[in-house]
Amino acid sequence: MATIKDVAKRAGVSFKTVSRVLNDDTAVRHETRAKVIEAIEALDYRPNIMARSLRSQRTHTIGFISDLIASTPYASRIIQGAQERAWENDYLLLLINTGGNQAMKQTAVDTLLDRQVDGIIYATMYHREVHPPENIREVPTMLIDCFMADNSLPSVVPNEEEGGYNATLHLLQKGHRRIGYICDNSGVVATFGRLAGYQKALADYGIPFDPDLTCFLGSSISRNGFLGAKTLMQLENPPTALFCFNDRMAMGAYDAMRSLNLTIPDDVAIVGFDNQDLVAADLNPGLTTMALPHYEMGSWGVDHLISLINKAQDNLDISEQHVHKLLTCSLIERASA
Amino acid sequence: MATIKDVAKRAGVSFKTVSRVLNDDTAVRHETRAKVIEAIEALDYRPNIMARSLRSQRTHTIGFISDLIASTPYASRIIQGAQERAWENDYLLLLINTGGNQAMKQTAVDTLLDRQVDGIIYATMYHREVHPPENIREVPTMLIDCFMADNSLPSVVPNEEEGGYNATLHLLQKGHRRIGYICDNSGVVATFGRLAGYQKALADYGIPFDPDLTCFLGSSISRNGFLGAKTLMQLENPPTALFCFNDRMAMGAYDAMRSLNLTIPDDVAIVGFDNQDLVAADLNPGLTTMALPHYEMGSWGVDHLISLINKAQDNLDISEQHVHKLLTCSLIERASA
DNA sequence: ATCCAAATTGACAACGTTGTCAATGTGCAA
DNA sequence: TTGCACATTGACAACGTTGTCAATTTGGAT
Repeated sequence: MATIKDVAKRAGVSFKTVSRVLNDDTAVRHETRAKVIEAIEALDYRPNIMARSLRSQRTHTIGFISDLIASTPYASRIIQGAQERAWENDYLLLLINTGGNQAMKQTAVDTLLDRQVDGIIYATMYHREVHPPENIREVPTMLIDCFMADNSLPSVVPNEEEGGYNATLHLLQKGHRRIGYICDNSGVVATFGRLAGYQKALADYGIPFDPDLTCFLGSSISRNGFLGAKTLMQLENPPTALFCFNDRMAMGAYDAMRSLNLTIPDDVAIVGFDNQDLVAADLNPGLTTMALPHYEMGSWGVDHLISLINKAQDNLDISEQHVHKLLTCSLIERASA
Repeated sequence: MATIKDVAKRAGVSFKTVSRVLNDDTAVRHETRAKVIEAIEALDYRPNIMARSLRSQRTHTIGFISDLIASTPYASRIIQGAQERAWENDYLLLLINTGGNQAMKQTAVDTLLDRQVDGIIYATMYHREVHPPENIREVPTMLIDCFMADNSLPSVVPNEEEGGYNATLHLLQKGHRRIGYICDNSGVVATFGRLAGYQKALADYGIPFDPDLTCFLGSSISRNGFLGAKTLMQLENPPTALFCFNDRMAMGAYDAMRSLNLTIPDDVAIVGFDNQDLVAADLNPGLTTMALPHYEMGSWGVDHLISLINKAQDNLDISEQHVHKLLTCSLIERASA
């Protein structure tokens, strides 16, 4: 592999001049620059990033810590969004998956600090509160799809309440007035946020909240969606529409409707949440659902992180940046509502 | 951040001695080592990886190039498998997603070479032939879930034929003798491999291959599964079991059975392919399906890559290692067969 | 031709580590 | 006590780049 000195020798200049050309320093005569560029191309020279960052103290690398990369498939879009935005800014992602193990999180942060990353993304695969290792603060850090209770690290998460609001609003606008909400009771942030949005939308339409129309069941698997939907539809005065906590539960609700011989969307409208690629579109009829802004959280998070890195580089204080950004979920309209 | 010289000063030794301690060099007196270790801990010293690899020419980093990380969700398990095995061997993954763009692939390889990665993983999100940029050969490289026609780069892929064979075998063992095969005709490797396995299993049971029982339709979406299943079940002598190219098509087949008032698995058994997390388990009844060895390809690939890296380091010839490893798909038994 | 400021270029240190080799210390045999 | 082999330690170069600052060249005004 050719080095900067090889290029210098071939171009007949000092290696510092080559360095100037490489760094777009204007203080190089036009013809000198041409000679250098010729030599660079002739030797297929590429700067050694190790050596460069040893001196400049910037690695142009962002550490990406995730808990369970493969557990909720669509969430890999966070990584995609992060990687693409990083790439646009000449950064690369160094990936560590902790599998949710606490000791592993600490080691992950240590390892990334060892590698002199310029910043760290700490992402979870569903929206929740986290307690990252303290020394993560040694470099600019951004939480994605998670947050600290005291907001002492900047974070970006989906706007669950707005999502629940818009999902319900969609049903209200279609004329529905008795709308059920089927969710898990695992106590995750999303459950309550979406519930609050649901209640707010009803209130805005002057509809009193009827506790009988919401049901909380265990975890958000299709079986519980099935049970919940069945329960609600067998009420004396059943709802005409169902808002399901997520697409899996909606999938169960589809089964329930079939077992009750009810047609979607004619007898009952259904709205899900997550826009889980290979579920929502492939159900029959296609499921109308709210898409979580995974890709957007990834790219927004990296954008913000890079601005923090640049500020830190200029010795500006970044400790006061208690950003907690909420990103909008978008309605994907299909045939179920 | 403390450097090796700070540690040396505090321990009252030369920085070279500290270097020895860090590298487990035995040529250090016991008590000297103790002093050094005390100093390292007192200063919370961590070696600077940049400086280290500048000298040693090894970065302990593996570049991971993927085409469409988020398009087929379950495939993020390749990344997970790769990352975990890399981690166990003190390697980290530098991630680049090309989005299937050809120019981007070239830039990705260039960028990784610039970063002095010790090796490269080139992964695709479905099993197919690839033509990676030629200069990828400058470092040890491993293809995952893809291959070169001339096998001039080592690769690891799923054993599609064996998978098709075992899926069919499962149905045969359940007593089925008329088994349909529903697949896409997009011409991907998997289509033909699974078909070959299907035919081989039939042949092993002495059942002649009946072309009427296979149908090829467009892409592998649920709609086509629906159409295919309906067509096959309306034959004069319909099959008693269906082998579906993937879980999405199986999902469509479920719909077809419902529309024909047929019960799964009593009237017809169904086996899918992919074990797509949030589909297969959540269907009703649960879908029996073949799981692709994504995680295993990731970890096997990294394992093999690291052995190549070590050989290259010792200047052993690795160009002759035309490995093309086939990994077994495993049957996930649920209720549909 | 001469001078001066600005433009251009180069010499050398520095980044934090490892590699090489020489210098010093140690313990045991003579 | 001396000598020698071996263990231990240190001085210094090297890795390939950027940063600092001084040296040299250039071009225009005199």
